Amino acid sequence: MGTKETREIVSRRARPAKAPLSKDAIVSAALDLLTREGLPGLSLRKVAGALDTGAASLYVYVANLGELQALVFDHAIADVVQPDRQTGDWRRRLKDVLGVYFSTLRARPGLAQLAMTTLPVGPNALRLTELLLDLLLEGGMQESTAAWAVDLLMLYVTAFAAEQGLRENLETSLGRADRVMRELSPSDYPHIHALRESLLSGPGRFEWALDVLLTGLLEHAPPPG
Amino acid sequence: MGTKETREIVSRRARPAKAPLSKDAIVSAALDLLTREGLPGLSLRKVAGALDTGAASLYVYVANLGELQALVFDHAIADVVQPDRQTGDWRRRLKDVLGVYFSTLRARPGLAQLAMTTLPVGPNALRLTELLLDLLLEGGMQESTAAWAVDLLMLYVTAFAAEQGLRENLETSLGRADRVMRELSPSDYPHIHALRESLLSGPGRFEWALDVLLTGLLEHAPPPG
DNA sequence: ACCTGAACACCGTTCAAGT
DNA sequence: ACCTGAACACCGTTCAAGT
Repeated sequence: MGTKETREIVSRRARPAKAPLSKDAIVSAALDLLTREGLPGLSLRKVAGALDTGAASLYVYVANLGELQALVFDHAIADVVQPDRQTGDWRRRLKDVLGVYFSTLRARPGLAQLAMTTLPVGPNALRLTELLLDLLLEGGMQESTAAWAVDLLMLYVTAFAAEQGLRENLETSLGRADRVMRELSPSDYPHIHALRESLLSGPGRFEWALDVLLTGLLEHAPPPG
Repeated sequence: MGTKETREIVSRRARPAKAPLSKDAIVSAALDLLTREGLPGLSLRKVAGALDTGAASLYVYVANLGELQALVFDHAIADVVQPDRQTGDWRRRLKDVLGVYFSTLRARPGLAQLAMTTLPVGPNALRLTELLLDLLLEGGMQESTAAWAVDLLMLYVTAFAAEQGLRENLETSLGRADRVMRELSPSDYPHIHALRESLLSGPGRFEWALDVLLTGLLEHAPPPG
């Protein structure tokens, strides 16, 4: 206590010089946490912690957790729409874009889940919607059909990504779906028992489903009204 | 205070005589809470409270919150499969069953959300899968196609129900999606602006999507392998 | 205007202690 | 075997107080 060392000034910067708080810094830190820890990482307290402050401080820039989630989601899908690459016909390009969207949702744990709890009305989600509409209209689809088609396509991609993420999670901790189906009584559930291989098989499913959807959309008459 | 009433024995049963704890009682209480309060109501502490006990007591019957959620979900969809009603051709019956499934998911707030965070491998979910497989095979679909088709159909119904529920929630508190789309810059998002009516319109969408899916499934060749 | 610590009202889960 | 209260480690959100 009485030594000279006591008077030494201790730098307050243990780390890179604390960046000033801002909406961008908050969203970046949050996306970082989501990437590393999944949905449980996306909490106001943890984001605040990563920014060396308290949770209360975030409320200056963000109304609540829901708004932060929406911002993080839209930020995470920023790279899906790339205006350059235009190879192949509209159908090929449509499937490519949806494929990139799918990969993006799967690239970070919990992101697909986030997509299912957030209305996709951020600028990047809207750019994606706009691009998809453009491709469908280029394909000759009627306007009212195209509108519903975009919703159907995006809903499928999102839900499929979320389901895959869920399966991954639960099957890491246990051996759920496979095990359940293998142990099923063949007399109670004959079809499931007979088709369990197909029901569980993964690869090719996404492409196949997109083809089913596109075939149905092109073949089927537009809705009345 | 000094009167005879003080000595009166007060019944400990303010309510119907506390039912003994059991898995069934827990799931019933939980479903009740979900019905009245939505997902926020489905907590171990609230379920325990409804049963006049502490949260720790539930762990004798249920491994964790996730298992309770799975049990509640399967219990909630118990009435979807009714073996009696068999009117119309397979396609009509298929659409009816999926319609009942959809209504069931929408009947309780948060139930569709629950469906998206729970692998549907309970007995009632399996019965539904089995019935759908049966109808598709009756329709002449190839076995491997039928397996993937059931997943696609159920995934769509679940995701659509979840999206509707979400929209309902967020639009009660704010005026989100409509407002956002009306205020959009027509030059940045010309298609969305032009089609905003169709993008938002609700009724008929579910039937239309099912027809699109079925058309695509019947028209499209089964996957390789 | 921005930041903060403390408080409030919640969570799921574990555990030692009771019956 | 079943139940319990208390504790632990978390949440989102609010608010009075500081700068």
